[in-house]
Amino acid sequence: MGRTVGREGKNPTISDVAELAGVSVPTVSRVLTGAAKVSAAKREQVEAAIAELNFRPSAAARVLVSRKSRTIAVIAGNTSRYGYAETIRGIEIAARAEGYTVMITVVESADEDEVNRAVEAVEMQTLAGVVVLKFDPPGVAALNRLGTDRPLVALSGTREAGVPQAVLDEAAAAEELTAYLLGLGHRTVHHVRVPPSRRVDGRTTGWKRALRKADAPVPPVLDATWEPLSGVPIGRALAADPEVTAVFCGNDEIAMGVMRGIAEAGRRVPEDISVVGFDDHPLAELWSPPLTTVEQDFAGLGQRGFALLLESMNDENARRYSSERPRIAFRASAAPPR
Amino acid sequence: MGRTVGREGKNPTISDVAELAGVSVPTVSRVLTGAAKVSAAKREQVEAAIAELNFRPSAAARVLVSRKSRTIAVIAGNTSRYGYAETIRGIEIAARAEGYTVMITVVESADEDEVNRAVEAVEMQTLAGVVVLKFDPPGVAALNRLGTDRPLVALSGTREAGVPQAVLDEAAAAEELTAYLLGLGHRTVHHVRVPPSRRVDGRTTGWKRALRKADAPVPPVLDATWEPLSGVPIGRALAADPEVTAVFCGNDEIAMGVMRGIAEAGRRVPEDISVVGFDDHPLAELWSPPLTTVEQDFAGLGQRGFALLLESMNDENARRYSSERPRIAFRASAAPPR
DNA sequence: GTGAAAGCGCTAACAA
DNA sequence: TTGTTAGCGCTTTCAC
Repeated sequence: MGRTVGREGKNPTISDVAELAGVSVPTVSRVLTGAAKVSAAKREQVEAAIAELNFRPSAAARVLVSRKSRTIAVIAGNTSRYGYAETIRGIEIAARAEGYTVMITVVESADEDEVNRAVEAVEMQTLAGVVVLKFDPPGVAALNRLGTDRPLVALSGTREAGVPQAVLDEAAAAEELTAYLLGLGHRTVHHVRVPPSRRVDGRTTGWKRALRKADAPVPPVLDATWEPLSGVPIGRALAADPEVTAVFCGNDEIAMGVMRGIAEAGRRVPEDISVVGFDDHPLAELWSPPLTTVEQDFAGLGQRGFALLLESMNDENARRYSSERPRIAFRASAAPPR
Repeated sequence: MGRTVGREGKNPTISDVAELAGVSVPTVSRVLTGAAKVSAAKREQVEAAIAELNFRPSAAARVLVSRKSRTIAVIAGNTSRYGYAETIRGIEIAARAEGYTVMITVVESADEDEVNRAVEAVEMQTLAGVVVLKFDPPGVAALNRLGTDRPLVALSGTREAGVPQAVLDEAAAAEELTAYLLGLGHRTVHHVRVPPSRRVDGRTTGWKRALRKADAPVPPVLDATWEPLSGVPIGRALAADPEVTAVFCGNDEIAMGVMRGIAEAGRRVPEDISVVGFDDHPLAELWSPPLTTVEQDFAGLGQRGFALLLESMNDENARRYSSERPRIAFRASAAPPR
């Protein structure tokens, strides 16, 4: 009595279930996948056996024989920085809702060996598809090396041909934000850039476009790193120049660093200098003064990206592009010049 | 001439490689895994064939037959919030360094169906191991439901028996931080808590311990959500009470919200009220005033967690516990009472 | 050092 | 509706 069916100590397999239920292996498979009809009686026997053995089908075996997988890979240069983390969260939420699992592959640099390692790790897997965060040079490099034999979607800020893509129209938002500052009466707007993914960076492009359209002078671009503190010396330098009355920063963290530098130099935001950022970081609203910035729906970007992937898995003529225009969050860090 | 070896349009398999190289399939396998010796001549032929066909072994087939996998699963209640994102980053870095891939499974709530879904998704996979972020109730619930048949490690702030575990000793750090405030001359320290994972929360425990040891009164605990803005009304309420001179917040984001509330109420930090946080958020140093907080090495926690997992995969008598004491970052948001 | 044979756990194709 | 047969792409015996 009570002897366990199946090999002791091992996970039960589908044939253990079949044996216990008194049916054939394919019938168990039919119950599992729901692909074909099974009589109610047998179905119940099978389900009882599954429950009794606490059976879980082996994903590896399924993938091997069916050549189909419920796993997608996300390739990203980073997983924890705000925009990256939120985008991955959006992908995961959309994927989970459709019963897919997410595998993360980080590409630290655009270094050839590193990119190859990441691409090979992905190509070994049998995957339903791949999403690449084309936010930075490693992401761009990985995308270029990736084979196109499986569904593939890129996520980024600038449109490019080739791979299906979901984007946030950063250039349009940056242009709108810069135009807003000019409209406030500023003669021009200075720009602090975060490390760009390529020669063209949507935020910088939009900024420049707004200045050109307004016939405003285009000051030299200042470069920050991803590190918020890198904005501090830039802010001090900017504060020392009386010509500077408005600054557009490539992201909110840098804007916060720049504001700190301006404060250290004894000048005030927004009374002396207006500062705006990009991304609508969770702390932007809490900052003093609350930061005027661009609401980037990264989680939405991730969700749109997965939707695009899903479409291209099921439909030959799937959409190849999804764009969304971010909105500006008007807060207190920008004001007319005195 | 030029006819491709292998089935057209399909990925090449190991037998295509064997055929092209003029060796048997197992020999190719030996070259791939490096498990057994192969003569230099054959090895070269095989490597040439692999390169020519751009062959990648199928991970699914390998896993099926060898019952070994180079993938680990991470179960987490969240992926994008600071502590979570950094911990996952640490796990991924350590895993990647050892050639492992990370699969993410999010458990949104401690709801039974949701926990079961996540656990089943994990148990279907053939995995080298599982890391659970026991930071919140969903994490705790998932850990409890998870079978113990494969290597498993929990990451959290409070020690418990059972599963091997890496922790940050939050209770000790909280006690030290609270004692520091008392040492500054504050009569007592108020506490704003973030949603706890269980009845016992290390941060709250350490705070209470320090107060008891100093015979200081223990004020009622105030509850915030994970949302930084939830700290604002709490800060206003605290500022209205003249008894309040020092506040210990469950994390930095809440501390920032509380400080904003205090400012809105017209009182100053640290002159009127000292505020300290927990985690050393990237923006804590940039805040005005710079926030005194606890440096939590989440990435290090993740790395230690993976190390524990690796040990328990290879060694029966592996360590079952790794603890680290976070350090306090003394900055300007805490000062003696006036 | 190398190859032949077996089979991992499942689904697909077919026949009944 | 159900069972039989075949085989996914690899690694693992086991001879030689």
